[in-house]
Amino acid sequence: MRAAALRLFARGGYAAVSMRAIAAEVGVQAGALYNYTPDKQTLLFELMRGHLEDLLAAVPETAGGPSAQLKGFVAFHIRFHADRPDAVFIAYMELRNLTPENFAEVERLRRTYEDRLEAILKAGLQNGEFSVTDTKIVTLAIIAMLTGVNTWFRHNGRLSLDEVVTQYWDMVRKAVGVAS
Amino acid sequence: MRAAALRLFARGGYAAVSMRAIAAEVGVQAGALYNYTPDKQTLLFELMRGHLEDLLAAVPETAGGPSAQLKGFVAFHIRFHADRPDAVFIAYMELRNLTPENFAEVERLRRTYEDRLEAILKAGLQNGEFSVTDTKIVTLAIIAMLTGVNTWFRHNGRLSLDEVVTQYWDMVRKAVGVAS
DNA sequence: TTTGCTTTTAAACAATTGTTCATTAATCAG
DNA sequence: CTGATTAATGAACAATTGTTTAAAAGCAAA
Repeated sequence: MRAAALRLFARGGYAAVSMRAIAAEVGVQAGALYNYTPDKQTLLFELMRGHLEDLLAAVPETAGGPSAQLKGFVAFHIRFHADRPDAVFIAYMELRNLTPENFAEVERLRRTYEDRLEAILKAGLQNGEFSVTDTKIVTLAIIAMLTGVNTWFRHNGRLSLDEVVTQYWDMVRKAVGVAS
Repeated sequence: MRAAALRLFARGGYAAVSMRAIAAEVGVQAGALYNYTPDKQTLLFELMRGHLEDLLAAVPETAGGPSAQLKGFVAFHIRFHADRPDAVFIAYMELRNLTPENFAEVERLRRTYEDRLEAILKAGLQNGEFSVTDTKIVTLAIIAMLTGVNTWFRHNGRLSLDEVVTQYWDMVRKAVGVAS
């Protein structure tokens, strides 16, 4: 059910996808879904929370200095997101369909992830390896840039993931002032 | 009506906002809206097309070399988008609610805008002012990064638009290899 | 005020929504 | 096989959806 809902929500949007449509995708009647979720809202919330918890569990605690950590973060982010485009899409496209409490929880998880990147930037700033003026802005700029890959990247496209990672690391590296 | 629809679509999403809700915001009955739009889909499409046409009409043909043009583009993009968050939000959040023909038209307009940036990058590459390996990727990366400002920027926030523009220009400048 | 035109209303329409529930079917332990 | 538990069905529910339409209201020109 989760898989079907994820796919359909990503394709059509939470509000436009009915419980009956999800049930049909599973091959079951609508009523049966309520054995697995109390309601549609919870189904959406758990997809988003699950995705963000997976993300937080997977983000590496790379060893080494800030530059190596940043490089690891860039590669991880691009690869992790490229592997689950539907979940990524939902997790920041359907925020407005969450109840206030559910929204707050999702926001908390997202900020936790952002803090991981900002910690690297702060370390590199203290360290002298990076040259940035505002770690918060650079954090958000990098994440927006990296997540943007999902809007155009296709596994059968012109570029391999390796090449994409290389190019984005090059941009990030230069943006924070690290020589090659 | 457009203004009401824009605001409500941005807040709740196209599918979740009823014609009756838009009518109520205008202070009128639902049927009256059909004197101004043939249907809900066209209303959405015209909001998106209008926004993108405004964007294309406003993007500057800055004089000067590629570096100056790029700086002008960055400043323009951030300011233009910060001024109309609802339209920006809708224009890439509701793409999936467009009919195929309407989607194609919106995509065409968006690509036209992207091409403006890529032309600057190509000129700077030919010129030797920029050092990038793939202008297409850098184009998309820059636009994603700049548009991301809209997710956090508030006019009453910690930073002024001037400061935001300065900081993003600094990142873009370094990413394409231009000395300060 | 009367005429003619445009706009708005209020009701109606068939379809669809999320969710519930009694009944039926499937599964499984002993 | 028996009995008990779990899961799925199919119908029902009140509410809401986009859209249409006949009637009412509003309004400018004569």
